[in-house]
Amino acid sequence: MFAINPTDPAPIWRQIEEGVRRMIALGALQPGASVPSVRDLAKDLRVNPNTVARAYQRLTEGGVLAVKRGEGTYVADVPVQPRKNERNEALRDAAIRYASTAIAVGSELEDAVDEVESAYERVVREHRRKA
Amino acid sequence: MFAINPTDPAPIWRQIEEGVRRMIALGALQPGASVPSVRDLAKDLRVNPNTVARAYQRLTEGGVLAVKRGEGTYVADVPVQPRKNERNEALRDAAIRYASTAIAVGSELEDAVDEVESAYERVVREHRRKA
DNA sequence: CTTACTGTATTAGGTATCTAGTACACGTTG
DNA sequence: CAACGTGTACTAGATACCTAATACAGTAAG
Repeated sequence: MFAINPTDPAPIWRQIEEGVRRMIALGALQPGASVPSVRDLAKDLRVNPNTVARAYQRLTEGGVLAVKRGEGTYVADVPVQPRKNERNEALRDAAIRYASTAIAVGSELEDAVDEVESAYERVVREHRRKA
Repeated sequence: MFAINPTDPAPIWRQIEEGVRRMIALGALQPGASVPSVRDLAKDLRVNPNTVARAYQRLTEGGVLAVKRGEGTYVADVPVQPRKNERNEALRDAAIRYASTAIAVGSELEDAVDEVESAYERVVREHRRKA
């Protein structure tokens, strides 16, 4: 599926939420496909089931996942993507954080851009491999 | 000086630490220059003095700042920049995080890169303005 | 010396997060 | 029917971080 980064200050449930969104965006999870059960994914990620449940719950509220009670959780038939405004806002926020750390460690813009391109391709490839 | 982002999951002391490193990297803080006192910066950032003290302490241990006890804190005569290895590692880590969120919100690589270039210039300009 | 300002240290409390354990309602499968 | 696997809910504990309030040692300026 994907990995959890313990050194990432972001809450684990948010990392899971973003990970699922990422796999859907890349097509590794198709609409209607079933996602691992709360307990299975928790065991896989070495994480508490409650933490996974929280992520699934948020994704369900957001229309990304659909729950069939007693049966399982599935990718929604029409998974909701963030609106253009929200998307741009989130992206710009992340970009500022990235640029800030790049400058803080003394990197030039070119290096920062190269590193992003490389990382982007790597993440895509990693997900394709497990699709 | 710079701003604290309460929505950023990163601890405040780390944001301060990075902010100081950023200003030094951009030349807004020259070697030997004095940095605001713990209490002043805390008041400016609307933050507890202990939090600023923690950031200053880490920067001092890292050789970025130098303390003259009872007098104040100054930028070290030869501010230490992260080694190439550490720099690349930190940058790559940040790049992965950024690329991951970019993909999660459904952005293409080109958009992600554009946003980084824009953010980089904006951060530089912002610091130059206050130098 | 007295006052005021430095950085530093200590203690306490509040909040958010993660973990752990248990329980319940629902659906499928035997 | 019984057994099992779903998501969900609840309580309790541990940890990390931020805040708050003091106190102390060193330096500079009056």
